[in-house]
Amino acid sequence: MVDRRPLSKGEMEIARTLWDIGPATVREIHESVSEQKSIDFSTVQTYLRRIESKGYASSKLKGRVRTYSSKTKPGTVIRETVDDLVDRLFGGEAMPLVRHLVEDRGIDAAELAELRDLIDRLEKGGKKK
Amino acid sequence: MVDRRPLSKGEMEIARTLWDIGPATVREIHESVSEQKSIDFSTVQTYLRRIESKGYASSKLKGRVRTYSSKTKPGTVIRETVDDLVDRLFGGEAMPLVRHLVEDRGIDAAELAELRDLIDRLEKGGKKK
DNA sequence: TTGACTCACGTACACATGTACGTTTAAAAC
DNA sequence: GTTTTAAACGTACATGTGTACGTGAGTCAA
Repeated sequence: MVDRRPLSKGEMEIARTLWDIGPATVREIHESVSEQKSIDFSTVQTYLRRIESKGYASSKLKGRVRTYSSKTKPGTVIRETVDDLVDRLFGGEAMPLVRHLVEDRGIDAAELAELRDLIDRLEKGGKKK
Repeated sequence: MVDRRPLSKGEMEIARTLWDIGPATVREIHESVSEQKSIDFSTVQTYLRRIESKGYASSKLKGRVRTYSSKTKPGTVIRETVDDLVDRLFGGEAMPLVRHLVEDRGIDAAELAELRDLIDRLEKGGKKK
């Protein structure tokens, strides 16, 4: 456990993009994020620097361009983040959050079916931790 | 839509306690939170002040003691927070988060059953938004 | 070879956050 | 009545965060 300092919300967004599009240059990340929201190139650059300094990514200069690669698996970071949220917002209980997501957020028919399968599997398999 | 500034993680934790135990004095909140983690009385006091200044709670001096009451429903704040998380960490898709929670966090048998019922109801009812 | 571009990199800066101390004041205990 | 106790309230302060500018150095077009 390296016990990195956690990513902030903004950093998280950039990190997610890095996971999504794989090793990428600042420009590529910036372009990808820009599809969603307006953000300055330099801001993305700063975020990436911080993400690296926190140990979540590494980078290498290829010629004149710096390319960033993620060093952590999304799953790990997601788990830490969600755990934290569940602790703080729900006192450690995951179910209220699940209930909220399933009820109020867009979970479509196909996904509901998938979820049902998942439940079946879990009930059959018992704990598989 | 009042468009309050969002609560920070630390503030959230105190706000949740306020929701849990209802209108309460600083001391009561502090005691409740202290069961979970070590935190200074003054720190809780500061958080409550900030929570109020952000418009999530109100307070009144009764004698020499200030009592805080929540002004917002947990559901609202939770929705905003979770929406934000889903956006930033999952690009807006709720399902990956649900999957993660159901698979990796402790959802016990009774809760799985409840979840199945919930799915049934949603599938039957169609969108009830 | 001279601009025009485009990066990386250092730096900045206001505001947010986590954490708490000191001072004042009022109530409770003695 | 005087001491002790416990609040509120103002204040503080190091770090974190969001956001970006300026500078200097390669790169490409003219």
